[in-house]
Amino acid sequence: MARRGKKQKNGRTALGKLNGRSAEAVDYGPLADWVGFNLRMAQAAAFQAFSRRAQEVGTRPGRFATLMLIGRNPGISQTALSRANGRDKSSLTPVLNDLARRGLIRRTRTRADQRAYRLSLTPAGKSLLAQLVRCARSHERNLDRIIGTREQKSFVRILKRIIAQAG
Amino acid sequence: MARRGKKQKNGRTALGKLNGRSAEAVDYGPLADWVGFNLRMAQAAAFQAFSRRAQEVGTRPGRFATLMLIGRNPGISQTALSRANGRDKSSLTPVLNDLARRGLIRRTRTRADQRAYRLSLTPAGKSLLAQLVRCARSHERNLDRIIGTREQKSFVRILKRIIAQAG
DNA sequence: AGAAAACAGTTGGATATAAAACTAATCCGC
DNA sequence: GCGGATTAGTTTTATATCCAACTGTTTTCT
Repeated sequence: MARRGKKQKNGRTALGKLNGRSAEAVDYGPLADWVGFNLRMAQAAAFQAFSRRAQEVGTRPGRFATLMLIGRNPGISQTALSRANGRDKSSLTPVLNDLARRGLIRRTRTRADQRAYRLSLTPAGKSLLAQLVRCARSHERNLDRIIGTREQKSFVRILKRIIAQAG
Repeated sequence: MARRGKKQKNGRTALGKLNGRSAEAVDYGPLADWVGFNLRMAQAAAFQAFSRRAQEVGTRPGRFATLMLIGRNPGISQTALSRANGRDKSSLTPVLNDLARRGLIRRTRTRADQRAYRLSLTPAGKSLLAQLVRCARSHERNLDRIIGTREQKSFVRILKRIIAQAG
């Protein structure tokens, strides 16, 4: 049987009391070394870790990128924002409604194009963003420590290649 | 302005017609090089790419890991499966209901523990899994090509470290 | 100019997911 | 063995997300 005979290359398999085979490691099969699966698990882990930090500031991680992109690109439209953020524009509607309701962003209509909003941060939005940036920086330091300074650059470069080419 | 003056290190910024600054690249600010953000975007890209392939076989990518883990660990409980899969056990209920309804998995009760199910694949489930493995292999080959054979191993090793330590 | 196409944003329907409360079964400590 | 704590799974509630359809606006083509 593959599971017993083969030395576990993956020291990270979750332990768990499986029914009838207590406290034995789960066999991940080929998943153990597939990029897609590990990418999903790593993203979930990092997301959760940041979630905890962001919660202390009173926001969710999904909102952070949104605020940052608006802050950096005042006047951006919702559609451009959704593309930059890698989400569907329809996902943004409730998020922006909420951010606007809480006084963190402004949505102004242009005379030039009556369809589009121009998004920008209010002072409160800027201040929240600044707090989140502090959270994010310490989160990033932690990730950099895990990754290792030497490999960090090439790791991010690979992620960017995947973003650009896998879609 | 940071955006104009600074040479874009990131060749991958999304282009988009921003309102009032047509066809200009979005400024990602510090997001551009943060691990967390790139991890999220890369995961989304890879997920979407695999989604398309899996769709041809008639399943969704979330189901794939579930089937693989059951196939590799027949008799596993739902809770152990949810841990291995990195999702909450409550998320699994509707998924397993659906897989069972479609005749892909079996849920048997144990005399030993009347609370737990023991999950296993039916022949139909095994056959679907085999098809999905073929999809996944070609998906993986594509990712490996993007990552580069030389760096692939260390990339996955880093992901595993993040999974183990960032949670 | 007028019609067709493209576009910005919203809405509605669907799925995926988490967290907390709940039910039923089992285990543990005495 | 009894009663509280733990565990397995489900239900409920709430978000986040996608896609397709829709409304109103602008652009393009002729």
